Amino acid sequence: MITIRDIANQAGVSVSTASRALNDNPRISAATRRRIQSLAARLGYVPNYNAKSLTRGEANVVGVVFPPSQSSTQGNPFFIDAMRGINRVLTQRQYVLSVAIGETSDDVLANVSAMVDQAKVKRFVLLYSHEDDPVADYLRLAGLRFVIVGQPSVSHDDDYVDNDNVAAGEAGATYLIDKLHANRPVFVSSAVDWPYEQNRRQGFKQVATKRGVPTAETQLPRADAPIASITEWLESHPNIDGILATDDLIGLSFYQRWQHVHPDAQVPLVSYNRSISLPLPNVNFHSIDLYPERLGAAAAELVFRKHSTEAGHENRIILPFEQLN
Amino acid sequence: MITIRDIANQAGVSVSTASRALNDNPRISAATRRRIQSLAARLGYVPNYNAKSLTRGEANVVGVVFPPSQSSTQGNPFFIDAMRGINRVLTQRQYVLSVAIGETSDDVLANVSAMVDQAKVKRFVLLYSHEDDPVADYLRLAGLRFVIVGQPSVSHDDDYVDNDNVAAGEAGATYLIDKLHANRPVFVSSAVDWPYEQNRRQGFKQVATKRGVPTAETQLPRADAPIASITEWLESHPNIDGILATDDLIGLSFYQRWQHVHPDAQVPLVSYNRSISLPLPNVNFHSIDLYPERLGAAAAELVFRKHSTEAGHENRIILPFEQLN
DNA sequence: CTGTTAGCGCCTTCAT
DNA sequence: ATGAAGGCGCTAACAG
Repeated sequence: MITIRDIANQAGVSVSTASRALNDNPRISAATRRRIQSLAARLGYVPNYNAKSLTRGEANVVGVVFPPSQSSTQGNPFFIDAMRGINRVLTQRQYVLSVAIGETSDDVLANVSAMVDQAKVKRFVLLYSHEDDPVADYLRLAGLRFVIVGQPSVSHDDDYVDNDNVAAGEAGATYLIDKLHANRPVFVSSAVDWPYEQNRRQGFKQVATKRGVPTAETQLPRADAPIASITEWLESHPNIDGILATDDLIGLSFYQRWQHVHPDAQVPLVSYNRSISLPLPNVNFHSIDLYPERLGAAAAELVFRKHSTEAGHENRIILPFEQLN
Repeated sequence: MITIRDIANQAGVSVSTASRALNDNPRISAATRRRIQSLAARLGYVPNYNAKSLTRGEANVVGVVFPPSQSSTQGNPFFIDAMRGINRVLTQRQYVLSVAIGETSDDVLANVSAMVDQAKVKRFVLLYSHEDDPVADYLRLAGLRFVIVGQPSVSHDDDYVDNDNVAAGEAGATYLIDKLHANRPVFVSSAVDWPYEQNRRQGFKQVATKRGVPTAETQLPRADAPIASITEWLESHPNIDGILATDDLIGLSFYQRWQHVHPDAQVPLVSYNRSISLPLPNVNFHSIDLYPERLGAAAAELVFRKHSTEAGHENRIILPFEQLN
C-alpha cells in the first residue's frame, strides 16, 4: 500500500507539501501541485479515509436516513432511485453513503447518533419528514448538516429538495381532463393523506375548477381494512370517468375496484412514481415520473453547502417532474 | 469528547489495559475488566471508529451491494427490508452499513473498490448475483469476505443465504390447487426468467404433476413490449382457473389481463413478496412472504464468520418462507 | 496480569 | 513556497 510518504519521497518534497499539493492547497505552487498530483496518480495512490477522518475529525460519509417502519414503505422504488442519485454525487466527492434504517423512530435515532458519536458523520440526508421527528430534532440540536428529500416540516427552516406537488397535481389533472377527456375525474389518495397528497389534491382541484369540471375525491383504506367501502363509494358515483391517484399502486388498486364495478367499461388512470415496470392492459394508464434520482442528487449536492437562513432561500430546491404531452 | 486516555487515567491504569479491558481481552482480569467497562459506561465513553479502523486496518463497515440498474429494480421492497435486517445485526456489532449502488456494473465495481481501497471495508453483502458478475469476481480475487443474498452463481462456492425456491413453488402450487381449487393453473414469470423463477416453476410443476393437474406457463413481456400476446395466450387457454406468479406485480398485471378477457369471472391469484400493501378487490389474492428481513439478518451474521470450503456447508443458509394454511 | 512504546496515515500549526 | 514536528485516538507488539 502506497502512502503519502512514498509520494513525498519520490517527489523529493516533504510530507506536508505532498499533503497540501494533493488537497489543492493554494500555498503550494501550481507547478509542484500538478507534478505531485500526477505522480500520485501514476503510483496509484489512494488516501486512507480512516487516517483522513481521524485528523479531520469528520468522516467522509453522508448518512442517509430511511423512514422508520416495520415493513417496506410504500413508494419504494423512490428510495432506491434516490439513493442512486445521492451516491452518484458522493462518489465524485470521495464520500461514502451509509444508511440509517430501523423499525422504530428510536431505532433510527440510535443508529444516527451512533454514526455521529462513533463514526463522526456530520452530514445527513433524510428521505422523509414529519412534524416532531426525533431524528430531525436531534440533528438540528446537534448543529449537524442535513437536507430533507420531500415535504419539509413547516415549523422549521430546514433545507430540502422536493417537487412542486401542487404543480404535479395540476399537471396530472390537466392531462386527465384535457387529453384523456375525463369530465368527472376522481382524486384518490392513501388513508394517511400525506402532505404531498394534499398538495396534489389542491392542484387537481384548481384545474378542475378552472375547467368547470366537478371534482370527486376519496381515500383508499389500508390493506387490512374492509374494502367494501370503495365499492359503495363507486356505486354512489357511477359517472366517474377518470382517475388521478397519488401513487401507481394506489391507482392500480382503485382501478381494479372500478373495473369490478364496471366490468365492460374503461377508464383512464393517471398516477405518480413510475413504480410499475410491467405492461398494464389499460392503455390509458399514465404514470408521472418524479425523478427521484435527481432529487437525491440535488440533496447530496446541497448537503455540502452550508445551511443558510437568509431570505434568498437558496437552499430550498424545487425540481421539475416529468412533462406529459 | 472523552477518550480512552480519560478512562485509563480515572481508572488508574494504562491506556493499553483500558483498551484491552474494553475489548474484553482475556488477558485482563475479569475484575478490572468489569470495573473499567462500567466506568466507561458511566462516563459515556464512545470509541472513535476512525481511530479504531486506522489501527486495525479494517473499517467497521459492511458494504451492501445493489444490483446495477438504471431505474428501480423490480421486487423493490425486498431490498429495503433486507437492508433493515442487515442493519439490525450490524448495529449490535457496532458496525455501520454502507451501500454501493450505481447504474452500470462498472459504476458499482468502482464504488466497491473505492470502499475497499480507501475505506478499508472488508466485508460485503451482495443483494443479487449472476454468473460472471465483475463485483463478485473482484471480491473473490481480493480475498474479501462476502455473502450473497439469493441464488448464488453455480460455478463458485460462495456463501449465501436464500429461500428454497423449489419448495416455495411447491407451496404456492399446493395452496392454489388444494385450497383454492384450481384445476388448470398457469405459472407466470418475468421475461428475464431469473433462476429463482425457474426454481419456483419447477416446484409448481412437481406438485401439479403429482396432483394429475395439467400445467400451463407463460412469461410477461416487458413494459415496453406489445402486450397483445398475453391476450392471445389467454384466448387460446380459456380454461385457466388459477394463477401462480413469481412476483405480486407480475401477478397483478397478468390478473388484469385475465380480467379483461374474462370480465365476469374470478380467478385466484398466488404470488410472492408481499409488495402490495393495498386492498385488492380479488379476495382470492395471496402473497407469500419470503421474509427478506430475515434473509438480510442471516447474511449479516454470516459475513462475520469466515468462509469455509468444507463439505459441511455451514455457510449456505436456507431460510423458510411464509407458511400458508 | 499490566505497563511502555511505537506507530497506523494524515493534517496542520509553527517555523523558515 | 516549503519543511519539521506534533498529534488525532487507538491497538499491538514487547517487556516485565
